[in-house]
Amino acid sequence: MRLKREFFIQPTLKVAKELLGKVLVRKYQKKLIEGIIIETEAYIGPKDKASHSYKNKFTQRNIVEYFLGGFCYIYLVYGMYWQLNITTFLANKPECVLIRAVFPISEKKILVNGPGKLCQYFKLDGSFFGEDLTTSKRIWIEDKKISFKDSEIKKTPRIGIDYAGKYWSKIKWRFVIEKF
DNA sequence: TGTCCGATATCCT
DNA sequence: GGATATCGGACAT
Repeated sequence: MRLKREFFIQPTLKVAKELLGKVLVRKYQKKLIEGIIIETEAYIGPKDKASHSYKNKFTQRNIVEYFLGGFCYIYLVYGMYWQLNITTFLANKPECVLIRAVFPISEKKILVNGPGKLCQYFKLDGSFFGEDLTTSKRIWIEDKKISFKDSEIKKTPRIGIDYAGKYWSKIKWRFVIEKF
């Protein structure tokens, strides 16, 4: 059920698309918080100007991007919001997928439609930096065989990266399922 | 040590 | 559509 390393070490665009419909699971105070992933974005350094690893930039913050696929890259933006990313592909390929939204399984009334809200909903913070999704006891991703058609995946430009210039801010590396 | 600014959310018009 | 709160990290000094 839990996704294994093989899933995450595939090319990043493939992982970003295939994460849609998978279930993010968080164990918090002996309870499970679960949500169907419905929105992702791919960040493919070093060529991608919108990526933190553009031109192989390597800092304390983004070091985990250089890991193998399947680890959490989590960081704070705007001084108040955490963002959950999953590393992908091979070691020394600084690529990742930003998890932007889920459809909550447990509490369907709540809208989890943004990376900041998502981290609040799943109780995620900096302590998850570098967490291994294939072995962690408090966060992982499951394949519950939720199916949808390829044509139901909408592709759009990524959000909030106008600084990356005309080409990279417009490339359609954001993937959304709208059926949920 | 200081300055700049963001992979957002929310409220406003 | 636009403004802005808010603060740690990146990088220059």
